[in-house]
Amino acid sequence: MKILIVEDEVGLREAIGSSLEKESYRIETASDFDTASEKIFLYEYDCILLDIMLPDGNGLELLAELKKQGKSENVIIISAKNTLDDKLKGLELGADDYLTKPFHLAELNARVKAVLRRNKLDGKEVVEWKNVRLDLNDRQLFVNNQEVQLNRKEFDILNYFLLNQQRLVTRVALAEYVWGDHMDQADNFDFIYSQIKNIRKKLKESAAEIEIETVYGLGYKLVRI
Amino acid sequence: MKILIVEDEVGLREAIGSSLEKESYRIETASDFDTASEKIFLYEYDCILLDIMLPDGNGLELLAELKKQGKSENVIIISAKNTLDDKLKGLELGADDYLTKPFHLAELNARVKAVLRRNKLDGKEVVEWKNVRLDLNDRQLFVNNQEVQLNRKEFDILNYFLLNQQRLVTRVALAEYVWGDHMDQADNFDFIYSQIKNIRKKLKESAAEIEIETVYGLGYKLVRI
DNA sequence: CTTCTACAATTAGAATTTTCATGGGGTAAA
DNA sequence: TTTACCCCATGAAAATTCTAATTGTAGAAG
Repeated sequence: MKILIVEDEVGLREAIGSSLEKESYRIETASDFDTASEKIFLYEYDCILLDIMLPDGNGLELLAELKKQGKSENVIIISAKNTLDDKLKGLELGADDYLTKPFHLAELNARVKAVLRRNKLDGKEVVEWKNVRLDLNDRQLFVNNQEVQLNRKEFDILNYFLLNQQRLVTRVALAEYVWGDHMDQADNFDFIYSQIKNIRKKLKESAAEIEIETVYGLGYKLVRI
Repeated sequence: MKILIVEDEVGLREAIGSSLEKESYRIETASDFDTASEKIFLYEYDCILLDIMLPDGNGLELLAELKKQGKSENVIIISAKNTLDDKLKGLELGADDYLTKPFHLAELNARVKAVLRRNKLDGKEVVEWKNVRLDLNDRQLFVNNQEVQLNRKEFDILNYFLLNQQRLVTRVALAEYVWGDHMDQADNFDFIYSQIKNIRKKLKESAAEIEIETVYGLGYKLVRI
């Protein structure tokens, strides 16, 4: 579940962010109109928290644009203004919910959860293959419906493999996906070796019907056993 | 799949290039307006990465031209500008996607893949002749739909032969294609002999309907059996 | 036509290099 | 503290190149 927070006030933005991160959503933030519309344009968000009062433009414009693109159902308006006027405009434009400052973070969490539940069928994001299932929401791995403990990197890597099952996965691509692209010198893949080793072990121990095959000189491939 | 990278900044250009090459696309580059429009005019590309800010002309002009020629569907705009204005212009002109610097290479890869998938029937690139099929993506050889294990050099060599089937392939050309051109002393082709031997063996063992014929004093030729 | 000669090409296997796996240890964050 | 993560040393495995002995070829000479 990916959530975008559009809020110019640093303190509030970070407070909301860390609160939602604890619920294990993935958080991105924008502090002004431009970067917000940029991000909205580029990525898919499951929920957008939108502060109406932005320094360089009115949040309602953003909402209008989202509406045009048919992406306005997941928006929760945040505003100091509590005039009925603005509220109505927001809802006319299809915002899902409306929250006035100040508010309790618990309240926000509840609304977010509600929005997500309403729009997706409880926002289940899972990837499955053979007897393994990866739950993207709470970042859990199940083999034969039995949970297998994975740590963060292991999860990310396995996730990437499942996105590219049966296809060649180069170590560079993997590194970029999991570590971000600041692989200073790309000639040291020791950490990948380590992680792969551990994932293989866990897959084997849990009797998963898939395995990570190495393609000598090129990378890896996720195949069924 | 052939991709053109139009980007004036050397570092970025090469980073993108090598990243995409690892995904086994064929890459060409242009660093300025003129060579870019030149190449676009001359060749067909499956995807064009276009930096808006070029030293000798605005990338949007290029895009406009592509639009006129009906070739604008495969363009991904790259830009430092993140103003909505430019973005909209780009999209009006039919660009397929928009990416602002800085970005993760993994992100770019994903977009490219998406564009290719949307426009062509998936990004699978294969070369076939008689009963042999070479999968350029996964670098696999199939004879009669049966996989035959090849190592890197063998694959590259066979690939080159299939690109030049029935035509003479000199050892020098082969060496340049497979080993890069720093063949210090060009009078030692022992490694080629070795590789050719192994490929021949594997082709014969798998009952391929093609074989590598030697042209005495000149090189080789791939012919049907 | 046969033989000779000077290369050209093939081959098996040895030697080397590249690539990968693994366990252990250190460090920093939780 | 524990845990996650990364680094390093070691060795194994695969790929690649090299070596040296053998065989094949074209053309000239007998």
